[in-house]
Amino acid sequence: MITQSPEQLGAAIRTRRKELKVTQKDLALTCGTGLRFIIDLERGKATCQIGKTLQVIHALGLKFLIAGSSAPAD
Amino acid sequence: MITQSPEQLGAAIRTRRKELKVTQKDLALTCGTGLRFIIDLERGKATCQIGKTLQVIHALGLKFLIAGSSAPAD
DNA sequence: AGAAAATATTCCCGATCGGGAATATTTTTG
DNA sequence: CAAAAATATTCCCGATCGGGAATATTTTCT
Repeated sequence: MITQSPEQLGAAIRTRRKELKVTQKDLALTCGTGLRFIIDLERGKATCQIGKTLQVIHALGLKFLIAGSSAPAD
Repeated sequence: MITQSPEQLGAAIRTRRKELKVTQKDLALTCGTGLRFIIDLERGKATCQIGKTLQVIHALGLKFLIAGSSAPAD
């Protein structure tokens, strides 16, 4: 999906987490973050840290894509 | 591109900004952030806020996609 | 080469992130 | 429906984000 806002991002993360039948607590443990961060992130808190956010995204097997850039290949 | 890290994300943002021949200062004005944030973000600082990061991404005409999720259509 | 432009660093400081625990509330399950 | 499970809220507090200005450094342009 195209993500426009922290809220949408949080919703995508929550959706995926539920698909995987993982609790917020488990996800926090997997990512090495606190539960609080996961809750905040899923609710779309705009001030969450991008680094931790990326960790969560990857822990859920999601890919974070930037489109429209011609950056060099990874 | 697939973004794995804040560093890669920052690099993509910087690359795009230069393609558009925009200075960091201008970008900061456009996004309503401070210059400092832009500099930090482009250098891959992991603790930058996701909300401001998304603002920058959109200001640069980039699209930010979460792939692997079956979230409802936007 | 030198000047101008752009970027990076440093400073100050108010606001607040986020870890982790306790607890309240909501959701899920049998 | 009640209990269990999951999520959300609140608390404390050390660490630090980020605005904006000044300044140092690097890059770009002629």
